[in-house]
Amino acid sequence: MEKYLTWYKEIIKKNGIKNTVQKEAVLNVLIKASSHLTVEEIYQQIKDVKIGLATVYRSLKLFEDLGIAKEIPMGGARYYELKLFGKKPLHIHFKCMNCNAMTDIDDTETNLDYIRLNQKVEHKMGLEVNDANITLLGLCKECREKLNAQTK
Amino acid sequence: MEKYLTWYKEIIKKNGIKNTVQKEAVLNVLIKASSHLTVEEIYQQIKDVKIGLATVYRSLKLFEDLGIAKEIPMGGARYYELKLFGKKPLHIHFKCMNCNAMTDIDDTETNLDYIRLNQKVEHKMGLEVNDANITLLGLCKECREKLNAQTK
DNA sequence: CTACCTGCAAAACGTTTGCAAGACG
DNA sequence: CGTCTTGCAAACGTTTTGCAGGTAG
Repeated sequence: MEKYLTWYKEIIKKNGIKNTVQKEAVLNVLIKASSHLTVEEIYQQIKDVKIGLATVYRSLKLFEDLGIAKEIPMGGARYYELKLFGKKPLHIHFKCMNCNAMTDIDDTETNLDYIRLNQKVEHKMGLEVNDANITLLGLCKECREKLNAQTK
Repeated sequence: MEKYLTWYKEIIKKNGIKNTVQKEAVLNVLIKASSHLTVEEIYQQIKDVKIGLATVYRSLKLFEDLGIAKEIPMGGARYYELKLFGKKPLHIHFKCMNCNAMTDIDDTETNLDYIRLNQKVEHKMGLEVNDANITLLGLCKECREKLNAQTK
């Protein structure tokens, strides 16, 4: 947590960008959440810090450029989450078509399977893969059982 | 091609929807392109057919509901492409971060690898996977070579 | 002290909607 | 004929931008 902040400060200094309360507030929300959030959700959590919506947008775009954050577009909405920062090199999103909930599939082995597969593609196609957006669509466990119980 | 049209007409009849020149025009663009297009790109190709932008949107949404087309969100923009219609049960998109080109990775074996992996997740997590959006980000072959040549 | 950053409000953008007119079956 | 569909323009929500003032380094 502290480590993230320190690392972030080095990055922006190296790029001649100034640190501000606002940028740090946005970053902190992302760190604490450690999962995908919409711009609005981020804004709601820090609007007491005297920050304008525009600044939230600007900060997120900056973080994206610096490789700190990542955008995940999903059916009209745009989610943001921390990228790299060591922990999660890749993970998979799952969206339930029935209840519209969006969750992470947080299974190390599965994630590694996907990373391995991405590398296979990289070599086979002669390109360089730096990142991957993987979203599975279907029915979550709960909805699946509920729908099956109704025998339709 | 003709087969698609016939199939489509059966589907919409079954749902009590009326066929029109406009809907068919949108569908034809998708069939001919057989790859991802933005709403604007679709509109440009058929605006001579006397069609309004709103109708393109409405048709695409309808096609999505009927399971004919599929939306692929990518960094702010929304792409559409034909779904199912037999041929491609899943395929992977690749976006080059340098030239911004978006291409399909059209390799049967690779696609099958991903489908197998998706099924593995399905069983492991107890959910039902009906569809998947997979987009890889990185450098395409051309840009990779170009950038390497510059030795930076 | 200078360059960068911010908030605000206005503008731009993509998408959706209400409505009256039109077309399909 | 009735219902579904269309084009248009207005409405809408989200994202971006210009600008004058503020702040970090």
